[in-house]
Amino acid sequence: MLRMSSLFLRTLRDDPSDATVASHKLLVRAGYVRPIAAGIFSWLPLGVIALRNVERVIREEMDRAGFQEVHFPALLPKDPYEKTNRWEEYGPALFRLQDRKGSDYLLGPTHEEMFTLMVKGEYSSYKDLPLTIYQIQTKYRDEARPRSGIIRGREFVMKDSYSFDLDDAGLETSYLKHRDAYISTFNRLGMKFNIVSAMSGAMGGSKSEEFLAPCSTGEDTYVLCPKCGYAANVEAMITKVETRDFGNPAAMEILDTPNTPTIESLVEVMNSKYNAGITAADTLKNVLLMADGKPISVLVPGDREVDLKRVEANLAGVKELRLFEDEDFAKRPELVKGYVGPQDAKKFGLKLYADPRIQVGSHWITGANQKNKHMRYVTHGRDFEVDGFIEAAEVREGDSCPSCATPVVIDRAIEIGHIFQLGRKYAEALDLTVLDKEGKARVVTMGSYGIGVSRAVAAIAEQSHDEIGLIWPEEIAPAKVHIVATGKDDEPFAVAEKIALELERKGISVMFDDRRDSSPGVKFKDAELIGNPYIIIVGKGLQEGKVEFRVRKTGEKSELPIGEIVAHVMKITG
RNA sequence: CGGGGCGUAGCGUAGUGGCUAGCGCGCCUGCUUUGGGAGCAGGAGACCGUGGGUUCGAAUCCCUCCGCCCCGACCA
Repeated sequence: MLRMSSLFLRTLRDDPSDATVASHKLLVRAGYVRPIAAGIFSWLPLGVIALRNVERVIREEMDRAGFQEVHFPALLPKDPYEKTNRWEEYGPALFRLQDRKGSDYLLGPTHEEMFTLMVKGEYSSYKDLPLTIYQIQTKYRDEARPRSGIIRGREFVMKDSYSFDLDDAGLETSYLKHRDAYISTFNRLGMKFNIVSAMSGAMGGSKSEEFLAPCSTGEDTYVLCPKCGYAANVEAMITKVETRDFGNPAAMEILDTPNTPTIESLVEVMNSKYNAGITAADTLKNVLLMADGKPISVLVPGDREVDLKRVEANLAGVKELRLFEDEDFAKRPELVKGYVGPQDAKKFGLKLYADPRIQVGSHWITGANQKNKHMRYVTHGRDFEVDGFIEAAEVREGDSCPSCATPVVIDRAIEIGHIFQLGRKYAEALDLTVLDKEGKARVVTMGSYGIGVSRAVAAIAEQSHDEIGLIWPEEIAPAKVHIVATGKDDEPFAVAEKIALELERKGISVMFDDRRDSSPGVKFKDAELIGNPYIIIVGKGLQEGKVEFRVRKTGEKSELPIGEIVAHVMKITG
């Protein structure tokens, strides 16, 4: 039983000044966590209980699925990460350190290498597969900018699992098993979530889905189809293009368009000077980018911006992508800023990538590669060819769902889980093979599955709170029932204690506010702030032999005879 | 890393060149109070982020460094 009279807890009346999101404010105010450094927190007793509860649910679901728990060090030698090239690739986000001998170490940001090596060390036969193992571990990433309190920290608790299979079919099965386990996990955690298709990002690999907890303060943007349920991270959203017959456009024609370096000014001149009756969507925007030091041009309709994240996610193998800057233009005088067109790309030795909306046969008004001049009827397939189609344009609310063409909605969310089919990248790099039936060595294929554990605590807080405090789901709350005794006589405290003990005997966790020197107001405020799902108040109702029962989430109140309260709680908590 | 903001007691803050750095919450002591962050009285707690400079005098002005937050770049 958590007794408030001795609980190591101090709630705060004011929000901490440096917190902006609800989870951060409330977790600090209610005494769950305390800040230590940017993106680094200490957990107080209530926080530890909530965190352990999340871990417990995850463990139970992992174990139920037949996965086995292991544990790695957080402090790791450099060598395995050199073999997979991540010592370099991970860049400045990797916490690096040296021991007294000057050997390089790192604080694990993720443990693919260690899992792979562990399996390599123990197993060598196809008969040992499939296998899925997991750990719950503190991870370290030196984020460029930690933010939003617990949501994006530099130290955080993560559950990560890895599956090992002989072939792709096995991987698919392991993947789906994990997917199911995640669905039950997040359901038990009382979270609202969407499963969206995603890019696998820096880890490499192919098929990938994210579990997103919708929430206005989330930092991920995703699209959702209200009709068919299609959901995707904006980076992974597939453009739906209706095929059209563009007829036979006239030959390219060069036009004088003075002072039209922007789409807006171009549309204005085209309409006033040439009476063209066009909109920005009829123009072709040529956005010049530097991809790993090489210039490329990305084509999107003039009414859309290029989404660099989408481009990067869809351009295989590119590590660094940035917009052209003035000095880049200075080095390539043939590329006239504001007047670039695709028709001379071959001559300029420029790679062209087109958004799917730039269909073959479509014709456009675009730059003439001369200052103050544009061209029209510039036709894809006739006047220029592209090196490939990529998802490049920004996604907008109302864009067509790729599977059913319904206008999609856009929402924000916190990423709480990510599952993906890693494939053989790490197994190859670290030479993880098993012998197959024929006695031949085969590289194992892997899946990788993560849940942000500490982040989930914050995400739940984000999704479930009100103006006065936290509202925990039963599985996560520090206690299921919060009992408040009020008054200066001993009686309410004795009655409350009796109820508390009886509930505990029945397996219901209890937080008991047995403080004799606090006023009722303080106790009520604290109970609401701390956010346990049910509150029992033992006080003035005693005269009629009653106690008050409240549901934190709904605010619903009822008076019950003392003798019935335990049964009532048992009924409600199921 | 670029842009912006901010560092005064455990928390929230006032103080922009001049007396002993003020207030609220919290904390301690006593009395009163006990169904919505109680009242009265007394008290403890601050090298005003750090180092340097300007000045008769610096929390206050200038510079350095450190730290924190926000936007962006980046990232589960």
